[in-house]
Amino acid sequence: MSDPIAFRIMNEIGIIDQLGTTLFERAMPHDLTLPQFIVLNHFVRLGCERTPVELADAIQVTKATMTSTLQRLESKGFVSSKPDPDDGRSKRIAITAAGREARDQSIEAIAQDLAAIEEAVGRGPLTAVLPILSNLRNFLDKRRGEK
Amino acid sequence: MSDPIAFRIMNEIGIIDQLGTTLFERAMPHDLTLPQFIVLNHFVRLGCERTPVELADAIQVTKATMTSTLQRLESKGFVSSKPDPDDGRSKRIAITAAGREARDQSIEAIAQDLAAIEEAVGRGPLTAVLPILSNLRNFLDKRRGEK
DNA sequence: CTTGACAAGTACGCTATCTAACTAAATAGT
DNA sequence: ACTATTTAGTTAGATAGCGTACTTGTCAAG
Repeated sequence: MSDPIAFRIMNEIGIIDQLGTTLFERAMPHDLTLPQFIVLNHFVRLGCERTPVELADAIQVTKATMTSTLQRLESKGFVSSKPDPDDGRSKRIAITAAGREARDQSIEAIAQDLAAIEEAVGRGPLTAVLPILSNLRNFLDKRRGEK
Repeated sequence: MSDPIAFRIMNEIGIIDQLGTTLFERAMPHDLTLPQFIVLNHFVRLGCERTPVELADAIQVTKATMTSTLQRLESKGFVSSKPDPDDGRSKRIAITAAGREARDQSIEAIAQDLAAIEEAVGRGPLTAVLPILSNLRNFLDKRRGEK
């Protein structure tokens, strides 16, 4: 009668993703969307330049999707792009000072929401859940390539 | 240095949702998308007629989103729609026989994927995670209305 | 070399999602 | 009763995501 456990998990995850994305985007400055913020955040954490394909792999979207997100970020002046000197097909993307600032402002804007989540759900449960979710993500990622 | 625990959780959840959706949709018949399937599944589990707003609330999307999903389902012949006799603004949506069949086929199509997830992550961990995720979803849902 | 396979990036078409604005109907308040 | 508010549903405009197909450049094999 009741759905399989994996189905219920995926169901909850889908809803959480949707609600969380909406919540965060409402708080973010510069009309930054979550994917745009994630790209900026990735740059700050990893530093240095990246190619679109590298970014796409890191963030688990297709390169076509990354093209579109980078175009929007560039039009906002938050990333810069130049041709790769060693490979005529490729590009090198870097975050700009404005991008760094927008990222910092975003971090601050969602900090309260994140703290509220921690408060509501509890640090312990969240910490317990994380490795299991990582596990699930790894499995799905492998499965994506295989099939 | 490292991101807050809640941020990492939301990050994993976003990726899992994306990968899972893609995985399921590749397996589903009739070009059914995941949201379309979820609506059909809801009908089978809950039976009887529903209004678009009821469906939107149950599935946690806006009524505008539900309008579009229902239009696609109706064009595929998987749901039917008639005006509410008691309320001139409203509609009553019902699943059709073809819709029921498409839902059953979809269940079967994703069963292997679901089983593989259970196998890979383990029933125990999944069962442990579910209530915590429900908790998180409830919190986000409340927060959505408030702010 | 030249050719053929592969990789990087872009463009297009589709669905989903949101918000905001709108129409039409029901309901509450005076 | 009449008006004001709320509710149901749709539409429009924006972004994100996928897959497919295409262009261009790289690289290996003959």
